[in-house]
Amino acid sequence: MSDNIKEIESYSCTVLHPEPVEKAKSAILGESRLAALAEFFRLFADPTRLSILTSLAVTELCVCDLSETLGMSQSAISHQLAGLRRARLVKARRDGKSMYYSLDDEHVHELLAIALEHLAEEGRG
Amino acid sequence: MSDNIKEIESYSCTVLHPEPVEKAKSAILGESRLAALAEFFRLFADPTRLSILTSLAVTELCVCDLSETLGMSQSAISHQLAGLRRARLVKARRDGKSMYYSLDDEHVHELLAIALEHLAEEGRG
DNA sequence: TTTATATATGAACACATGAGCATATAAACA
DNA sequence: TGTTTATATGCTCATGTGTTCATATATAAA
Repeated sequence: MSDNIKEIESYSCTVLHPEPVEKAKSAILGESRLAALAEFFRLFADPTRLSILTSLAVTELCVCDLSETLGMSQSAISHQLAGLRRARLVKARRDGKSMYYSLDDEHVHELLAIALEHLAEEGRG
Repeated sequence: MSDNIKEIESYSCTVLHPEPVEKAKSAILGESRLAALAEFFRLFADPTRLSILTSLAVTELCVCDLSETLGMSQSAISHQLAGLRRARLVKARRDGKSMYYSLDDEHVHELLAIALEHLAEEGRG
């Protein structure tokens, strides 16, 4: 049979819509931008990091403040801060032995607000 | 020594800032809201799901359209769509044998726009 | 009813990720 | 100098997550 050639190729069905598919393909981001975007959102996808962000949204805090605020180990906080700093979501300044962290992005407030709005709506349906 | 009591408690340093900590504590979300928020952002933290969302942002598509658009298996797409649907980020309508998916949330555009803006700024420093 | 097509879903596996432990670095102080 | 304090980081382990494979469901057509 000639269809063994089709079987080698990836999945396809008979109701493909060529025009929408072309439109959609052009809307897909490049691999590196896509990865960066996913990585960015991943930082918001964890209760610990979210708590750090909402805390820093109201005031500057040192690592031990955050540790106390979240009730978590200094190590856990530091690890998460490192990730947030790499993504430039937070910035740090040293004062003596302490490192003081604060938000480095105005977008954080907006993102959290939009997400909470969605969750509020989701509750209703 | 009397400090064995302190050792049982969680980590603490001597430079705690009580007022900021109190302020920050009151800014922390409740456990269930926090988990819901993290779960919401997690859906954006994956290249496959992001591609699905950016695709559906421009046009309605059936599962096999998405499979073709992303170059991924129908099963992988269906699994991800199930998650997106649970969070009410996308909605589905059936037409014959096909299921047509589209965005179910205006916020998606905003979220993506803000994130891309951040990444653009991040590039500069 | 039987067959084909489109999508959904359970199980399994490989990989990523967060937290804790131990330890390293950095700064203030004796 | 050596000591103490505050933070950073490598390593490891338990858990979570995405994909594939196999199969189930749903609709349409023969």
